[in-house]
Amino acid sequence: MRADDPIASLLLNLTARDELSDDEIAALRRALVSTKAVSADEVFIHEGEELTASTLLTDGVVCRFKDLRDGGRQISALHIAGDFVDLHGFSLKRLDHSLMALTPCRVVLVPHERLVRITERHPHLARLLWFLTNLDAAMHREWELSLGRRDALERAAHLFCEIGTRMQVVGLADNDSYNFPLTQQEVAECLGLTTVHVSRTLRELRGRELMDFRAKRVTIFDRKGLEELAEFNPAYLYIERRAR
Amino acid sequence: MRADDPIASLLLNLTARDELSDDEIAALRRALVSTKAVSADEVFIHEGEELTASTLLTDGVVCRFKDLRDGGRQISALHIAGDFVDLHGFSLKRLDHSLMALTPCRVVLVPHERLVRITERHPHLARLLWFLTNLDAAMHREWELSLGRRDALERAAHLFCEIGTRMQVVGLADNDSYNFPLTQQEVAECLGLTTVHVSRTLRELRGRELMDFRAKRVTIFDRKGLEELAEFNPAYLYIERRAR
DNA sequence: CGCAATCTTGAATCATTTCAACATAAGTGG
DNA sequence: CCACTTATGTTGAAATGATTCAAGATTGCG
Repeated sequence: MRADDPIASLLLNLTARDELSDDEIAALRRALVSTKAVSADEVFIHEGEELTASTLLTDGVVCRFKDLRDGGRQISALHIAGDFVDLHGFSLKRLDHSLMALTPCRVVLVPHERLVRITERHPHLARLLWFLTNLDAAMHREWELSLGRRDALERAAHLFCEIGTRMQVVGLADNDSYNFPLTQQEVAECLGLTTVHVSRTLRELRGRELMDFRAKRVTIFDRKGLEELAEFNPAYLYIERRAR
Repeated sequence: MRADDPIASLLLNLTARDELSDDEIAALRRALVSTKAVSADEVFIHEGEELTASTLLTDGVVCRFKDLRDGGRQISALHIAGDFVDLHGFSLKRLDHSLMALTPCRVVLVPHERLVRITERHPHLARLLWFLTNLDAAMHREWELSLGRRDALERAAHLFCEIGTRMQVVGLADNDSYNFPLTQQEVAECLGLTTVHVSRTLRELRGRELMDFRAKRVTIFDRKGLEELAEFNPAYLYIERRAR
């Protein structure tokens, strides 16, 4: 669990991409209204539901997902502390997917009217929030590449590289391990695979001495090799401080 | 080829989602600087390249794509007239993918400094542009669902439903047919399949009397059946006029 | 008209799924 | 704290959807 400042992780995310003035940080702080706990496995926003606030995740893991009538489910994004899970809901007004907590979570709400205020009074801060939604889209594109063109092993390796890198940005991972409290079922729903095949794929990653994922924790033995296998290039995560 | 107003299609896209004031339309118009022709198969923006303007497509078809070292290529989005193909480049400053014209195209450039102006002086218009990038992300998510969980037939059917609907919004399709000038190779790169399998899949769609795609044109025989097969629900395209 | 690009088809192969059984871990109540 | 129960993970064997390879047909372009 992270220090009491609810925007600490968000600030790590933002300052890894651009500079923020004290005034902007204050405006961001003023935009928050309430803190809420969400329990594991709770679907706290349903596809299509009308939204009036956006949700900043401060602790835990959340996923965006869509269901198919045959019971198939695709997770389209994973979120960790410091991510806005539905900032796009600000202009979309309802979502095309649901949001579920994969672990017990803490979130902070930001009413849309306060975001309107930010777009009116803090254009640069507004652009940074816009950037965050563009970053989400960049991750979606990389997942499209994985789902469309990488095989199971590469796909899994890529996911663990991405999450590791994102965790490092917000101080939740060291160079070779991090907590990743998902079941293999949930990993399968991210990767477009079956649980059974995820199990075999993880065994293969272990067998090749690249990494291990067990007991909700990822341990990377050979980061270079893992990234090489996945063709992982963190450029799509835009971890560069520059004017935006 | 569309009427001479370079933002005609864009306005159709926007007014299908919200109201625009005359003042905002004028501001949009003032943001445009130059018109450019792009020839078919030209990669006109390369992954990683520094950007100083965004590109509005006024005629033709463009794709976003990423290559893998083994020669595999994934198209992560298709764009038609009225789409900003790299509006996200405004805050990202460089792209995580390349852009290629799939047909001869016409585009209009909007320098980033003029977009900054819009964020400073026209917050509502800025939110609408932000909306457009969120809409892109929504389409990416739907493609993730297709790539991860739909089989070849469903995936193809879904793509043709989506493009048909988007074409209708900008007046480029009637209810049961539209021009779709892609090769099967390019369709395969959208769907995460091989060319060979796309050929077989199209044969199956034809055999089931759902649709036909040949000679760069899509003809839909049974829209209901096609949408049913694809589990197509246009909600993710947000075709609803409301304050954003 | 002729050549190159695109599309089609069949047969063999391969990656992933399905099904089914079992093993292990985790959570709950006595 | 153990016993029970359910959730999660593992393995093998058979089935399947998609790929690969190779050849031929069709279309479109210069």
